Amino acid sequence: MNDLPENITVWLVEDNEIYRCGLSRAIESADGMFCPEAFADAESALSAVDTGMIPDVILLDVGLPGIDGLTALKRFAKIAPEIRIVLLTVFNDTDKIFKAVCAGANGYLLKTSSTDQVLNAVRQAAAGGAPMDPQVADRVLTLFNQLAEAKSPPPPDYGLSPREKQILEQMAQGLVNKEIADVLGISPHTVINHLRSIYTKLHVNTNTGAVAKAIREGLV
Amino acid sequence: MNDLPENITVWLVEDNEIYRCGLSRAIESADGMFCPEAFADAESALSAVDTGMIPDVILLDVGLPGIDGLTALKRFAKIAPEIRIVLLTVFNDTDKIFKAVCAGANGYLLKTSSTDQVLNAVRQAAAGGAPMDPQVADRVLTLFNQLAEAKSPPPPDYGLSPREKQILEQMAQGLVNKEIADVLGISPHTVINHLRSIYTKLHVNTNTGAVAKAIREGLV
DNA sequence: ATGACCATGACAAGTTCATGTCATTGCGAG
DNA sequence: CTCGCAATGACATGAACTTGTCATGGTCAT
Repeated sequence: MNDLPENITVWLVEDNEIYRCGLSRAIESADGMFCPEAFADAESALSAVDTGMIPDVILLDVGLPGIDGLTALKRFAKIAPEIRIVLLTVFNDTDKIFKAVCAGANGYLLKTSSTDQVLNAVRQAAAGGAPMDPQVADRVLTLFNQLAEAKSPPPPDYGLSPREKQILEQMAQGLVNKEIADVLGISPHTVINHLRSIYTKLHVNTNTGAVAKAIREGLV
Repeated sequence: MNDLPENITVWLVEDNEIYRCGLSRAIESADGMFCPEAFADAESALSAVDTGMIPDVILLDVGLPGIDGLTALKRFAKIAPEIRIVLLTVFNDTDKIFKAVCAGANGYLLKTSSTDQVLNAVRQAAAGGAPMDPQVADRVLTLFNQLAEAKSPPPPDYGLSPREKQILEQMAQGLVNKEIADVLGISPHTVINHLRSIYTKLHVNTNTGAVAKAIREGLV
């Protein structure tokens, strides 16, 4: 990560001419960065990258005509993953943020940001950081939590006894009743009896059904 | 979210006296916020919250003696989830960041931040945003990607034919062979024959084993 | 067009499972 | 102390599953 980034090459991809020109000028007049290209659509920016030109940072509008920003983001990331891509948007929509982050965005600014904020963001992005509007960051953190929790949802309680859970576990390993009996040191008959209770409690009536439910709901 | 937050109550929890006093003074002299409490350890801050005092924002050091910052964070979140908690740390460690975000941090600053940055972070946190150091944000985004991808790992290819996958799917729904035959409009014998191939390809020899493997590995 | 592969169908023998019914032991709550 | 419940064990019957072996028709590539 460059501590003192200088001559950062910045591209703009933004359909609004006024915003594009204003931002371009701001970048040009800022120290340590310049803006040799400013595209009005993703297609031209993508072809420019295809010809081998690679900027350090791309400020990418999400709401573009033609290829939209998120799609463009994925393509950029595929062609030249070393480019730092900061999204610019007026939206503050959780779903869009989620998709953007999944697509590999390196930053997320709102268009309401001040010029200084944008310039700082460019510097941070070029230095390997991910500039994020605090509003957006809050959403990302919330999503992160949900995602982390979704990985281990508290298993529903069917009132299975400990013994029944053991049986279920073994069955989910692919063992047949007799093997389960051996592993647990009990009679096959008893295994069957426990299975009855399990089937009743899980509202299924086949071994496959029980295993499917057990695994899908995280009981084992 | 308050657009113009004023009189933001900020608590400090930080063991280093010099840093604590300096930060406290900076907050006090800033507009729109004050710092009525500055604790040297998490225990006293937690007991203060227990008595019903609730700040808007807590600046929480991660490396505390006694109860460490992350543990304290979880307790604060449990007692008074409306408190915005911004972590302060010298470390920039991916694992720590992951744990912090999972614990519900509302922001993450490095101690190398300037006074202005900290004060801004406080304002942003109070306004519902999540101030994050760009270095940290970059880690979080990377983690986010890994997490999102981990949720849908490409299922291993056992060379199952489309028909075999259908059979497997139905079986994982808990259907018995005859029902599967009816659903797919084929003979039970054919179902059995497909199951043979499935068992062979999946290296199992029971229906439960096949279902378990199918579900666990995301084949269905 | 010949072989490889998939999907289909079948029969038989042996194994395993589901279900109904019953009984014993031990433990904790009322 | 008695009742309920979990855990254990059993028998019998019918249903479902596994495995071995065989066969037909279609598609696709060499």
